[in-house]
Amino acid sequence: MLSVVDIIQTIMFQKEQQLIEEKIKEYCAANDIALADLKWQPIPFSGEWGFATSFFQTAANEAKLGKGTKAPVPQKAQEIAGQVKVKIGSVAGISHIEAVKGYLNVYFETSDYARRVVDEVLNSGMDFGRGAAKTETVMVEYAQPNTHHSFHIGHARNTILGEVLARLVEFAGYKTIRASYPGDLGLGVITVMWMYDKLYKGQEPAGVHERGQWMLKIYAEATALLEKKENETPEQTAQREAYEAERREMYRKWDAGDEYVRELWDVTREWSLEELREILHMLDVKIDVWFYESEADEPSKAIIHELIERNIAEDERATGGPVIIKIDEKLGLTKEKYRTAVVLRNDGTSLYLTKDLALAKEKFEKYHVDRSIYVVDFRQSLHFQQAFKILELWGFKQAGKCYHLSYGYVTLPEGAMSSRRGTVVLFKEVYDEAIKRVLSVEAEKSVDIPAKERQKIATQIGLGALVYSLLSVDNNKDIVFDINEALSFDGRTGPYIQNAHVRANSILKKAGAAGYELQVTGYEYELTKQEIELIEQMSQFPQKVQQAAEEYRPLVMATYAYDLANAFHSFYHAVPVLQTENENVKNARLRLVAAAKQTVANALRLLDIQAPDMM
RNA sequence: GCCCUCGUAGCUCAAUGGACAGAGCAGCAGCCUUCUAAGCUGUUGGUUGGGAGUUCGAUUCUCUCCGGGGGCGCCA
Repeated sequence: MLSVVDIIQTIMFQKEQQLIEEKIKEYCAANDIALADLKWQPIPFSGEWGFATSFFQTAANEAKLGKGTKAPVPQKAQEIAGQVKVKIGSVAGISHIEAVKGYLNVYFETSDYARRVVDEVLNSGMDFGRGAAKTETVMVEYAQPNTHHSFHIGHARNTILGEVLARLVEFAGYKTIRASYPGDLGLGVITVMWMYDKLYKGQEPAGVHERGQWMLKIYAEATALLEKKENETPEQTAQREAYEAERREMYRKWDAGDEYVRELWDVTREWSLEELREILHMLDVKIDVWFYESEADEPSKAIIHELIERNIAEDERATGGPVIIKIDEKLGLTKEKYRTAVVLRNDGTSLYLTKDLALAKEKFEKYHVDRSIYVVDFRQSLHFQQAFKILELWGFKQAGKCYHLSYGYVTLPEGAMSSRRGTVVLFKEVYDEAIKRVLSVEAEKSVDIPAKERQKIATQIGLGALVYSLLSVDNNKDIVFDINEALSFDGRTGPYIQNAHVRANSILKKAGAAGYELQVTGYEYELTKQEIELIEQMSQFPQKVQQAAEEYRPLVMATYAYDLANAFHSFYHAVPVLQTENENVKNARLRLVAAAKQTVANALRLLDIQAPDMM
């Protein structure tokens, strides 16, 4: 992984850094100092830019060898830094060098650095920050809701995390494949079909989302009928058991390929998939490959035979048991860690794990995936640990590059969401509410937005708020969903970042109207601290892309986008652009604003948030 | 019993070996005849759950204890 300094050097100060490194080594060799590896880092913001290294390790080495003065390590480090500073003297392109608290700080020529960063952003445009093309193919699997329910806010977290990760990985330079895996099979699915067939056959609300929400109600109703109650009368018990028998019978018929039940399944399944496709469209998500649980079923059974033959799995069906894999035993572990996994039921039907094995095989063999990322909630950690270990035992070398991006649940203040009980917050409800709230703010604040643009911009801002609120928490943490927090437009939010883009655009638009054109120019004047901080933030973008992609952490980009927007808002407030008298300064600042707008736009794009020109 | 995960300001969260632990919200004090105030500036607030260890240096790594959440052979 590249460090901040690597990136800065890649674009800008490679030569200077190498030269200084050589001088440090020379000095230490000449004076018999046990120099530790030189690790460069950025200087914490001080109004100038540069890179730094510390001499603590070197000082500690010296102390262990009993050399030099007996001063404490920090003091010794400072002494060495001071001596090195003197030895290096002056370097072309470097404004000055300081020895501070055991660190050697090397500062760049400010005007030079500013020009290099702004030129780099404007020359690259939409591609500013894009990583060099890499040879590996990465597949990101996300958006795996069950069909026959409706899409709730928890599914939204999953989908947004997956999509943003895919965008990051792609922009970092990997060939990227987006995969969805809807669960269109199982008892939950059958339960809805049973209730629908029994009570609602022939009915169907108009509207894709209404229909999805209607199915969720049917599911909750069915669950209530099938649930054992306290103090049931004998009649009630008999009724419930009769219902249960009907449901089981429908499941059996589905399995046997009964024409009526399959037709029922096709129709209702398509209703859900239509809603899913509609929501993915709203979120600007374009899935490349659709896997369906129902299609993984058959191939998965065949795999188990191979695993049994190769002595990886053990068939206990003769004695009434299932087919199992004793993972810990195969790995020679004495403590239980991966445990024993069941890979085929006694009756020969497949399980969740069975299907995931078949799916992985297809990903590796048909799609030539080198790295495989699964965006699935944290409750399935053991499942994936088992799946990856089995793939390893099976001989897939890609198993080592399978990664479970586990994330916490979205819960409500009153507790967990439950589709069974119908106590969920639907994505569509929040989406509608978001737009409503933005429209009411627009009515008050954005009188100059044309009526026909309002709805579109409200959608962009509303979604921006929601998406950012789901991305700005590290994935391993649960989110207690509070709609007022999720749809806040103040402070550390999506709209705050979008507003930076709008403000930059507003200046450029005015400049254009006044006849100004962007011209290549230098930064020879005395930069304000706000300009320096803004340029500093922009220069970090390429490195943040790589970090977020390599660590599989959308949060890194979410945090960065806020810091960047924050730097722009401070700049906007403190530094005049169009009001500047000096033409050279005005040109330089206009270029800076254009570069900032571009960087904000690129960051927002990676976060799956739209960048409006006005709001 | 075993495994995973979390514990940081009143609240919601950042920071994974380095310079005074940072933001937002809430609170307090200011800033709109000036490129959009969905904004900016200042300020209050911390024994990073407790203890021990490794290290020149620990919110970060190790051990232990306390507290919350999750998981553990035929649900997905």
